[in-house]
Amino acid sequence: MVAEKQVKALSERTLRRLPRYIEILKRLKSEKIEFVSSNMIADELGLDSIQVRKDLAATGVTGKPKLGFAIDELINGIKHTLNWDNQTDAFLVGAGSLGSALLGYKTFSDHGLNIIAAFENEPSKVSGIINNITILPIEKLSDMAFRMKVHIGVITVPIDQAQHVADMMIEGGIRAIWNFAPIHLKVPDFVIVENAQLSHSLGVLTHKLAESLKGENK
Amino acid sequence: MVAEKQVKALSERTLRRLPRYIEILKRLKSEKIEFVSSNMIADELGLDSIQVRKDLAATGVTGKPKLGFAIDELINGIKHTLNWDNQTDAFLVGAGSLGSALLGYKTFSDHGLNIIAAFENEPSKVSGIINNITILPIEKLSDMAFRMKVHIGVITVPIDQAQHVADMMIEGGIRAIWNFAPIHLKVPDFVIVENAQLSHSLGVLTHKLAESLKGENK
DNA sequence: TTTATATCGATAAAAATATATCGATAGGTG
DNA sequence: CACCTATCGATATATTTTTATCGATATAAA
Repeated sequence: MVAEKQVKALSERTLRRLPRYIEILKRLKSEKIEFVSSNMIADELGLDSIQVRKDLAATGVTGKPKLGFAIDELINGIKHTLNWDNQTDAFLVGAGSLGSALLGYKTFSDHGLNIIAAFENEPSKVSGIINNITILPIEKLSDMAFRMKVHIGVITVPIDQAQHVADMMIEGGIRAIWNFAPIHLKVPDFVIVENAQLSHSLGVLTHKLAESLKGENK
Repeated sequence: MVAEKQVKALSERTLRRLPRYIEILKRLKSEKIEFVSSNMIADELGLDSIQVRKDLAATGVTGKPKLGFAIDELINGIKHTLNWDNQTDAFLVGAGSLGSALLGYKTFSDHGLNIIAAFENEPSKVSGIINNITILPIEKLSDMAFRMKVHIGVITVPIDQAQHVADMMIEGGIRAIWNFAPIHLKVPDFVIVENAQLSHSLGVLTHKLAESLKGENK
């Protein structure tokens, strides 16, 4: 076995910043820049350069004194850390407006995700095709996930169906769920759930705005 | 002036958990339950009960020994903390698939957000109507935001237009931006930006899944 | 070739966040 | 009515995350 470079554990905070680094790095790369310092990245994102260096250290990529990090190597290193240099097959359940919007995204393949089929329980939507992805009846979910060894499930159904869909996914061997339904899914320990719920982010926004406006009226 | 109950500072972590509490509380309320303990909430969400109590303390709502928290009071208290008991007018820019999906959401009004108009630079989309919200030409954004005292802007345009849209919003007096474009927006200090970028959450998922599957093959 | 300097990366300190402990109290039980 | 117990909420401890310090080193300039 090839010895992997020793990589430090990644905190969730760090994981969430890594895609932001890619965003900046891609832009710099398009400007033909080859090396970038932690300071430059930090400035672009309003972060601390020490934090950037620590985050990057977690990917195993090293920089050079006086020069910084080689952009190509860094992009590849971050992608590897996120497993974005592989694509994992995924099923999406719930072809409503949000689900359809997600199906339309061409860029998930750059982010390690390959949605190969979608499912619905609403007959009028079944057998539609969005962005080359066929919409199948929900009954086939578990079997197909199992047969095709699909590991990721995306849930974009309404609240009241979400837990049931999660159960079916798990029955089909799905190991990671990207959950857009505003409900806490109960799953076994070996299943990873990542919530992508608008309300969480919206709450931060509305609270901060209220605080900010309140401060002004004093 | 009415003396507000002394409320502790809210960390961003706490803010993100508050909507999850509401989710659970609403369900319990629908089951006619009137009081809930921090332990019960913690169990439902897989959190620690001490943490739940601390988060709730930050809203100013108090519980009763042996009984717990009055659900109605707690829901109201959390909503008040998030400013979800008011609605703030908002503009959305970018009526692509994601933008349209957001325009279709009826529930934002429960979350303090009232999208009153949408904007687009693509002529074929302008003057369409989604969920009773009219799509207007982007040129009108700044003026209208200013005249109508709109404080929140939602950005769902492609990467290359996002900064420009943000600039127009700020020119129109918008004070808080909910940004769905995968780019770090540069804004003055007095403007609040909350990023809602799928890639951040997806990165956590793909990384954890890879770790989890790797562990198995040892 | 020597010196100066930007930058890394390791270790240390500080700050933020989460968890533990424990006395106080409302409400049920004998 | 007196006791027991679940639960709160304040304070204390532990852990995680961020920020600071500083020696090492690759490159550029003198």
